[in-house]
Amino acid sequence: MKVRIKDIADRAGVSAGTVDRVIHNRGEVSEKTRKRVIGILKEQHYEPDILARTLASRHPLKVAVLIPFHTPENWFWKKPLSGIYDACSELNHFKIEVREFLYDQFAKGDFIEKADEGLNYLPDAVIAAPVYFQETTEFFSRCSESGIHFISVNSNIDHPGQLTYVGQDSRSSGRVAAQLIDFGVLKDSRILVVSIAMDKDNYSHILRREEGFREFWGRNNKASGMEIINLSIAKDSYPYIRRALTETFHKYDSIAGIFVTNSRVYQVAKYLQNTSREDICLVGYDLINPNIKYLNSGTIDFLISQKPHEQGYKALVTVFNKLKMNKQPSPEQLIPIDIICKENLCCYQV
Amino acid sequence: MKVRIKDIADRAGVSAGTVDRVIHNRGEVSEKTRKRVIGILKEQHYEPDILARTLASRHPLKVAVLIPFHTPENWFWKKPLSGIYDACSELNHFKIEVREFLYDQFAKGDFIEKADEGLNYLPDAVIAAPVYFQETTEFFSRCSESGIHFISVNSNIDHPGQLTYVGQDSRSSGRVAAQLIDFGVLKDSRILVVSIAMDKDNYSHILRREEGFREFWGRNNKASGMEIINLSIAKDSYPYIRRALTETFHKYDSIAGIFVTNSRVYQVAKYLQNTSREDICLVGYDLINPNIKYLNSGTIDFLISQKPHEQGYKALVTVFNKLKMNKQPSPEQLIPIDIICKENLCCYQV
DNA sequence: TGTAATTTCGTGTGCGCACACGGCAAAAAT
DNA sequence: ATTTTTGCCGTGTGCGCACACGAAATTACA
Repeated sequence: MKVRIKDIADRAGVSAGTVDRVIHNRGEVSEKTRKRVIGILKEQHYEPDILARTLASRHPLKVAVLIPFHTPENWFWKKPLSGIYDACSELNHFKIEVREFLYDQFAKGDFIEKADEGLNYLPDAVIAAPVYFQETTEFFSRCSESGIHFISVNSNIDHPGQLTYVGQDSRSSGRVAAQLIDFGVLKDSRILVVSIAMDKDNYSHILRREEGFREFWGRNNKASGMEIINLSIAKDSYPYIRRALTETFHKYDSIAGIFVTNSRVYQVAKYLQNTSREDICLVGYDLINPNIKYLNSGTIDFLISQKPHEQGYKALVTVFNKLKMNKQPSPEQLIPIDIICKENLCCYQV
Repeated sequence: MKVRIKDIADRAGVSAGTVDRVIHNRGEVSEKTRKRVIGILKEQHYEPDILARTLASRHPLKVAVLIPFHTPENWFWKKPLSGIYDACSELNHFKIEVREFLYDQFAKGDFIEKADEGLNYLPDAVIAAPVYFQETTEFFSRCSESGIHFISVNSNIDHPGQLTYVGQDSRSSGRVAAQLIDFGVLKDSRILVVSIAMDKDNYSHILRREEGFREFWGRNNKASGMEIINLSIAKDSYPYIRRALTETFHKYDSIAGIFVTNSRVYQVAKYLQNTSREDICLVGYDLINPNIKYLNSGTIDFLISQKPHEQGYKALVTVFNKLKMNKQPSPEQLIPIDIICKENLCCYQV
């Protein structure tokens, strides 16, 4: 049934050690027998036994994690990390070693420094969040040269040789938001798109969310008559936001729906609650506590989750599958766009 | 770092064989040394190495699957099965043996017969879908006596000693449907709840979905003024359904939303399309092809997925975690209630 | 032709565990 | 007092693989 190294060796008329050397490209095998062994390996569909392999192997699988660190103010990158660790403890038995190289997402120099440290660690694979496009590209190139596998999470750089990308299709998520609002408002309504203090690591996401949001009516319903108004708010402080919203409501009456392109939707919810405008459809991103509060109170109608935890989890599992199981992942692993409302919230809270 | 049997043996002043006998309750150990070894095992937090264990063990982990078989007309039970096999091939290396015992969900006698066969197989664990309450209860009791672990999927019997239940919270899913329709219609609207040809294995689900649906307004919004009308259609044939719907629309004008409590929502969609009533909010269950068609055409607004594939998948993973990894699962594993619309459909299709 | 250097290969050990077998004592039977 | 039984325990082997070591075969060189 199962083909072992010994079986291959017998058929090739050599010893197990020779087959082993062929499998690991460790040299010290004549070209002639190498060809022969390789032929038999393929012919017999040899698959190494992972259990025996990791049991016998002394070296762990080293994975470097190169993402921004999180702070009390910027919680975002906490979840991918815990997702990685959760996956790690599930795969614990397989000798996986995770090492963090967390950088300041607002300091390019720090990224470069931490990237260097990551390479010096001599990992087998790198999980990286590409905040700095140019620098990450260079970093991935260096990985490629050193034979280090690399995968990008959250936003895609699509470097050649990249193992996979794990993240959300932001454009689709924008379309989902549009469909939700379209469903909730009457025809010929005014809809507001609010972008608040776009943070560095989500900048391209936000643009694509907006694109998707517009695309929904552009494609499906040119004559829908929806009027879409843009509002960009530079600072994430409530007084600032309140002023901007007040101005906008003054300028445009009868706004029926609001789409907030990032997690700051709770600020808008606060404003709507304070001004008794809870009937306005409100859709935004991310299951963070202030958002959940307004989801439960009914001010926020829907939240779209980026599932950061799952992103980290899937990233590590992918590394494991590739390097231990020799399973090639699909080039893109798009996280499902979950629609969260008050009534299904409970099943998504971990 | 890692504690091995040998380490325990050294500390206890015995040989590895003795420790092994203690671990596996294989007897032939004096009570005195048994106590001592057990003490050291706990003190040192001994955790067996799964890799070495399965490598050395000759016996596979035997899992019996006792669910209804699927037919071209009744596709439902196909997906849990493939979910189980997907999990199995992922855990392939750990010597897991899955054996199907598929019964006719409309023949109680067949269930009893297949249940017997399942027990004769002498499995380590059973994954069962409890269609017949009384008979499944007896079956689970027999499992309990024989030391066979058992878990129920899709609908919960909550037998004492049950490893876990994997399935959806039907009541919550009804509330989700209610919230969606509430979001899409105006205040003081008429809403129709349609139940079509309730099949045996989903009967209790359907009742609880209805309960949840009503509960939404009962709790949140007593003065909402929504009028909810019930329509039960006994036969799943389009002419029959058409007649019933025509009568209802004749009796009640201005119906704004329809909730179909099972996967037959496509039949209602067909009717709405034929009678140019696509503007009515339509929500139903399950990602089957006819439903997907109407979701894409816009007649169905939302589908709620039972995620049958994931149910099977999780069930087998749970068995594995318990029996191989010795990890106790939570007593209930509720599948998230995913809201599927046209724009996020693609990420959920596997 | 003989010796050294190099290539090529086989053997052995260990990873941590399961399990069979056999040994050695004390207890029981004769 | 001797066999026989029984309880209790240690040892050894194998699971499939990685890797070190050393042996044999080949080549290079004097």
